[in-house]
Amino acid sequence: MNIGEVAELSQVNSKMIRRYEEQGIIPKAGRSLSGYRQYTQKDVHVLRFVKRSRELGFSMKDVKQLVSLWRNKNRPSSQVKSIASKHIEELERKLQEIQSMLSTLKYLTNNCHGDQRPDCPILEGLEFNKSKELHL
Amino acid sequence: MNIGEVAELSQVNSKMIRRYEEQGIIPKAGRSLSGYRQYTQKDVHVLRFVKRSRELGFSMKDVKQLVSLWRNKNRPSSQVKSIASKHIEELERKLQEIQSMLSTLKYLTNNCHGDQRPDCPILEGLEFNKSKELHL
DNA sequence: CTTGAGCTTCCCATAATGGGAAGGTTTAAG
DNA sequence: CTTAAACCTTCCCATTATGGGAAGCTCAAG
Repeated sequence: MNIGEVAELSQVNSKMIRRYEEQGIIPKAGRSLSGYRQYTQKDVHVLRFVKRSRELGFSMKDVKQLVSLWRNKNRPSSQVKSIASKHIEELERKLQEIQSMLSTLKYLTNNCHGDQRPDCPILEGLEFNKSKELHL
Repeated sequence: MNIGEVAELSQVNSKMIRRYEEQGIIPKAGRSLSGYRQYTQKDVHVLRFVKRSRELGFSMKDVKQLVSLWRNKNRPSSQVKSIASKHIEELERKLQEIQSMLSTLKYLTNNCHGDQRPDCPILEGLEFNKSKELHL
């Protein structure tokens, strides 16, 4: 099948399919006589794996390794787990960061009248570095 | 003072100070005879405001508006609050996304032996779209 | 044969940060 | 006075992941 069909089936945009091929995340597709990329159901399978990995927030670098491990039937699961664990740590770091931002922002926003008057705790909070106080 | 000193005082990299000037987030600095940018304590103040805003995750577009409102002593606080509220919504969206990823990833990772054996629930989870089941 | 849909490659844009080059300036030391 | 270090200038490039759009070729149907 052509790239359009595989894009539809895998729910991965054809632009992205080409890019993944460039980056060596998926194998280079065969070509028809006229140069069209040719795919099989197997490629759909791989692309779904890639898509799911991206949905879980793995970087392309990670996805590349994951696909490679997925295909290697002799992989040690420790390697997979290591990648996932690092990713979890990274996500937890981001989570904390966002929670911290939210905590400050909500505090400031709750105290802002939000009317015609110019006085605004949000701007004051941005002006002075009160973040530490806010979190006490 | 020169850009290096103001960078030190504001904790904003000089590369970034120039970029912020380009983007109209901070006013164009005056120049010395030889073309060096010249700053005052006031500029440090603005840059700290920018930095703090970035630390709270506001986009440069938002920061530009916030700086503008900050300088306009007749601003309605409603405009500031509106920007902050939208940002809070966006952060909450991201928070949910990350929490959802983490929930799935932790489940998969907890069930992975992480040893020499090749069988791996993480890879299986990426292969089949089990996310919905996982969240039940 | 023409037309439209689908494919190809190549360039550009996004958002924010920063590295590095090539070259001018200032300052301090010799 | 000269020289070298440290600092400044602008300009280009890289990052991460995704996608828009152009120019041109191909395929299928009328």
